[in-house]
Amino acid sequence: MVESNQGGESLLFLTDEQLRKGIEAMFFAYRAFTADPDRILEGMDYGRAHHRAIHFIHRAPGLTVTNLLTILGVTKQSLNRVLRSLIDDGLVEARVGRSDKRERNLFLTAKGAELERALSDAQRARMRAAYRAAGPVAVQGFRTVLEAMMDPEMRRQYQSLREGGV
Amino acid sequence: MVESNQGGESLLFLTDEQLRKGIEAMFFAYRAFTADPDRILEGMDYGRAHHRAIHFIHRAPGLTVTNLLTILGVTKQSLNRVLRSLIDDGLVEARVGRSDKRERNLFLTAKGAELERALSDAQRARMRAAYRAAGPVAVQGFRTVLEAMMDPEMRRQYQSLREGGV
DNA sequence: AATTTACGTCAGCCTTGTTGACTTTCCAAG
DNA sequence: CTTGGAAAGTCAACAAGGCTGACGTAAATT
Repeated sequence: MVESNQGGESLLFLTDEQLRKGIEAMFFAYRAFTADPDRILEGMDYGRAHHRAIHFIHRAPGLTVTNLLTILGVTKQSLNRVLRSLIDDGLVEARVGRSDKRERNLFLTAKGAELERALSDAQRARMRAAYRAAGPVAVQGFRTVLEAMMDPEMRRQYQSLREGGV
Repeated sequence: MVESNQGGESLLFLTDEQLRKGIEAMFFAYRAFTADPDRILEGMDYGRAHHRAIHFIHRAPGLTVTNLLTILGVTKQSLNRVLRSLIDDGLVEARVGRSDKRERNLFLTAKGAELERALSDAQRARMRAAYRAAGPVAVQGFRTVLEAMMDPEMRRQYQSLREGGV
């Protein structure tokens, strides 16, 4: 181990094999990560795209369509299809913007919040189990590496997502 | 810090907020993780599915179609479409099994290996940069948490993927 | 008044997943 | 040696969820 070089900035020796292991870990873990919500969604008319929309509307209530577009990194048309079905089914409410009436502020309805809870309960359960099994030091490292993997703009978005809505 | 409780088995206190941050980190990081290969693939007739097939054939040369099916977790028909185009284009060779002639052992051709290298170079570069920035302790934690997130069967697969082919 | 922005929508396309049905090949057990 | 069943391949049809391009409307901005 290279424990002596704490920062790991210069002398960290990384073989292709080590990196490949990391790549495959991402692949398999992401599959597991999405498996539980996918299971809940299948049978409903919804899919992973609906889950993502619901997640971020819950996360930042009142965010605009353009906000959500940027976060999800998809086209307006693609998001619209998803959003429309959620609005039609009464899971999401789109209120006309208070200051700028062109904007639509998105909120979950009670029904939407209910589905959100079911989905995120499942996903959190897995995450919690993994965190518990791995321990706090590992969790810190997990978050650090994931963050380091993001593009700067994405990382900024990820970090600033706390202020959120309206 | 909860350094005192090394294993983190029982006393680890995890708020929904912490877990949500982890969930979002996975979402954003995975996008970044696939962005580079996706960029290379766009323009060619290939997509992420081709990349995955190429990756695991490179990883375990000589693996059978059924092996690959299990690893990727898709249907035979779905994989076949991808595999056929790779074979037709001369990136993958499917040799009739030596002992069991029903089986096809899959190998990359020189041309296939070349694309594999381009794709994994890009992906490894990002992974390497993230690892370097995060440091060895974080990397260890990253791998530990990802592994803990997998289902037992998947984890077994992930770990035993070293023996691989033929 | 003209332009730009935010949003919605129609139409069409692609990739990648799915099911179901069917054939061929071929190993292995009866 | 025959036959049952596994492994593989293929056809057809479909769905989700990406994409582009074009167009319309309302509201804000210049």
